[in-house]
Amino acid sequence: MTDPGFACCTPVTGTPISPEQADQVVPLLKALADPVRLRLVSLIAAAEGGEACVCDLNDAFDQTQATISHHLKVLHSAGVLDREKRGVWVWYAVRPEALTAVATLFAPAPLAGARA
Amino acid sequence: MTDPGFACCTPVTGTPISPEQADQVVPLLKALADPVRLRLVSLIAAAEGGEACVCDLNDAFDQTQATISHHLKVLHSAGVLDREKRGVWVWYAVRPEALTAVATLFAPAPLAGARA
DNA sequence: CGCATCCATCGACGAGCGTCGATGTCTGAT
DNA sequence: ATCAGACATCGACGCTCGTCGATGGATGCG
Repeated sequence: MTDPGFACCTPVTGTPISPEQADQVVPLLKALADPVRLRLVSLIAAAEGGEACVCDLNDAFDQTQATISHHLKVLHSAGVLDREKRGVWVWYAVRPEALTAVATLFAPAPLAGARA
Repeated sequence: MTDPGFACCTPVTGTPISPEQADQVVPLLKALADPVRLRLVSLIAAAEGGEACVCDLNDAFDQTQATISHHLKVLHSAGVLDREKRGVWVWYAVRPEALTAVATLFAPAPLAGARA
């Protein structure tokens, strides 16, 4: 997984999406549809250089280290986060394409006219 | 519910969102993070006038009428869909603000500079 | 070597979700 | 009044998900 190719650039408005397209994007939405994971993404995206160490992330939540690790795994599997090991520490970084894909999905329709 | 006021216009990038903000937006994301519901939204948004009759929607899915009705209720409760009864039929319409809120959430950061 | 730290994985539990068949509630026509 | 159709609601089922404690590598230090 962690495939960079999302069901990119097909606004949900304008043209009805196919069941296949839906099944392709939904995992990405499911990954983001959790308060802890959404905060994780936000924390990492807003951090220096768009990346953060797990050691720092753990302190920002009340949940167990195991739970945070689980959520990071979910986000990584969905292609939202990149994972890089540096010595003892692990750093996660946000994939902008993932967030952009969602933003594009729900962006206002292209106003029609460019579509054949 | 069906409150029009979403946790609007606060990109997840740039500044880390608060737990309260997360809890506020997550229901909206959860509502959209289902293949059937996503297709429902897309079908309605892409229909004539941005609205569609339940009778037509039922035919577009393999699921039971009860299931479709349930999903429509979820979307309505999340503030994604508006509901209007016309005689025997019920019409649902998409609330553009709901989709825009999500699009804004995951839009690229304001490029920094406007932030204090 | 032994040991401490960081992180992932495992197994288990309870809660929530998607789905269904059956039933209820309206509306409009006969 | 009776009936048929359009949606909503109810109760139940299985499955997934979020969470935890405990355990298992991996890395670096003394």
